[in-house]
Amino acid sequence: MKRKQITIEDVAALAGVSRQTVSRVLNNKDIVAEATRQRVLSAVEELGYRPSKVARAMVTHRTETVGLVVGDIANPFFPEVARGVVDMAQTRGYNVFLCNSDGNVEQEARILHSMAEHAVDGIIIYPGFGGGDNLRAFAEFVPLVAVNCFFDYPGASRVMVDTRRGAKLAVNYLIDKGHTAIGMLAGQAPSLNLMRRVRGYRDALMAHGLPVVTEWILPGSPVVARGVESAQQLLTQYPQITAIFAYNDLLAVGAMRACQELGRRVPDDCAIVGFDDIPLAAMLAPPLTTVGVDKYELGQRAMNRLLDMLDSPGATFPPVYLDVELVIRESA
Amino acid sequence: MKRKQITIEDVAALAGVSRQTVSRVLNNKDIVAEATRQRVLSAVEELGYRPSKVARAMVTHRTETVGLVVGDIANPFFPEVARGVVDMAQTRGYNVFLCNSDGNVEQEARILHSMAEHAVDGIIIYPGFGGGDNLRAFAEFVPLVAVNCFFDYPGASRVMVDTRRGAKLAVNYLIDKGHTAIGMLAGQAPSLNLMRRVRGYRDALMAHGLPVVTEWILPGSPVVARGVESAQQLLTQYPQITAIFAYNDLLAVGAMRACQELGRRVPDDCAIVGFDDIPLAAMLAPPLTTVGVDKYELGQRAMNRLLDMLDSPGATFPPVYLDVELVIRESA
DNA sequence: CTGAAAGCGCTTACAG
DNA sequence: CTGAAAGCGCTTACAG
Repeated sequence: MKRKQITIEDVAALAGVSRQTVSRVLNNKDIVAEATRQRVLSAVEELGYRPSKVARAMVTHRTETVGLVVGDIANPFFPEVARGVVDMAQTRGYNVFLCNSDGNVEQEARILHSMAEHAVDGIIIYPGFGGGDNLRAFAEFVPLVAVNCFFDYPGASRVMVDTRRGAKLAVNYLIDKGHTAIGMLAGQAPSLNLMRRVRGYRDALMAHGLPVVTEWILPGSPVVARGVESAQQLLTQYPQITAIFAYNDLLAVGAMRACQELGRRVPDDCAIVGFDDIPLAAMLAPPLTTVGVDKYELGQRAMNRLLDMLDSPGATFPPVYLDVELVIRESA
Repeated sequence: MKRKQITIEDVAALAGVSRQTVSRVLNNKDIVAEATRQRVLSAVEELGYRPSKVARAMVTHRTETVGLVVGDIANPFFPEVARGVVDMAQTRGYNVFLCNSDGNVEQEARILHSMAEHAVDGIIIYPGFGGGDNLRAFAEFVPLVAVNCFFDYPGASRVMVDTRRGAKLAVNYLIDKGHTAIGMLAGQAPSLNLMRRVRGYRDALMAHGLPVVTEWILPGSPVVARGVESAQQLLTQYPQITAIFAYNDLLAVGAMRACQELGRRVPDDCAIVGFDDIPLAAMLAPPLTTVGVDKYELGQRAMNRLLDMLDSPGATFPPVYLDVELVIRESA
């Protein structure tokens, strides 16, 4: 099935030169006489020769390969990020391995080991909560960019989304609309992502002299079903609540459904604001007001930073900060 | 930055054996004396040794790497497929490169060449329309699984979704509900996917003695905006139409929005059926009736087939057929 | 400007 | 049961 691989040796033979001359013209390394250059090039052409990246990697220790570790590519937040990473990687000839950690630290460690075995040149990772040991261990010997990671590790670089500000934006907006009893579906605990959004929520409340009612903050895994559940609980136990801020759009979808089941109209009886602006958000009825993050750009910036690290080994880079914006639609 | 790699030689030295003995115990190749086995193992442990897959690949010609070429990972159809592929790959220690062809044959060719340079062991591809030359050329020397590819190429294997039957199911359902004027948003032309769904649509119509009105079949790229446009056109030009069958859920979303703008209630004034059952479908208002494909399973089956091909080089395998089902919700 | 030598980190026969 | 030799397909110094 697999036909014989054609090697640099074949090209050299056909062009009547040594193999390092072929290597030279292919890598534009040293100066080569134009005539032999042409001979080599046409031999390459004639044979359809493609140098083996694995053989090259043996000696250069560069595989032109990077790893992307997301929580779950099926989570609608990640595909656009992945697309940004892959597109940017492609502009420089890199290929990217896709891995899902499910936010699980052990699986994350397995994945990182696997990436190391494959000798990736670098890794972009959405670290799971508690994955500090993983990052520390790997940042030491492979360039790493961590997205939304609060801590700094030597050798690693960070891309940060200002989620705290995003949360504050969202809750400020609700308060401006006249809401004073605002519940929150807070997402999976424990996690830094949760903490930062809760902080933004409290920031906004406190800035307006509103009390922070701990019972109105419900943690829970960030999936639709859980959003339905939590919102129902919130709205029945505390009927005074007129607005809900959700950790992400999936929970917001759940909240919308809960309102529907409870006969509460959105936004009139209960306003809802989500987070992430996943593609689905604009298609809901009513369309979801949410905090937007440019996920494609996030992916691009992360890969770009990784490329910078590869170009300047040993250098340290300041974190990349990505802004957020409130996308006002109809749910609040 | 990069600390010195530890090699099989280091392990051999520490264990006091030759490097091929280390290789033997790591690969369970030949029989090794239990005592030396233990010595090697603890040396491996102590050093934290991980064999380099690229060095191994040099000699075995196996990288334990596969390529996945989708149209666009940001298209909500693909993430679950990718997850299925990656999960299945992981069970056998394979890593997967993610690539997006955008359905463009030239980009597809570039990607395939890049995969070949990286010496992937196999490729799973959603071929673009007209990509026959690509498949033919590559199937010859790298195991290939083509999803929803109508043609057969020597060396390639296929995974098929019965979209024609899916379309027929959908339209039959609409007819059973009493609709006789059913429009179709047909998707991007030219493409096999379009043709097969149109065939299913016609199958159903003709089976019920209903005329096929060519003007009611509107092609167009399968995105929401285009769905809005086409549905508006269809419903204003042919007011007798009471139901729309869409090529995919994104077009169906567009149709729903068009109905809303036109003041047509769904499903009462216009019934809508989509295709794919992307996660979003269940979250719409009203929830979308659609033809369901198990995307995760599709990914798993494709990767499984590729694994089979890798295990039995030279063997040929019959196509894998995936069933579809009508998921009845509220839009029709 | 170009080639001979050495080596990247492994595994595969081949001896013993 | 274990080691010495050769080689996978390239690139990197080093000569000339």
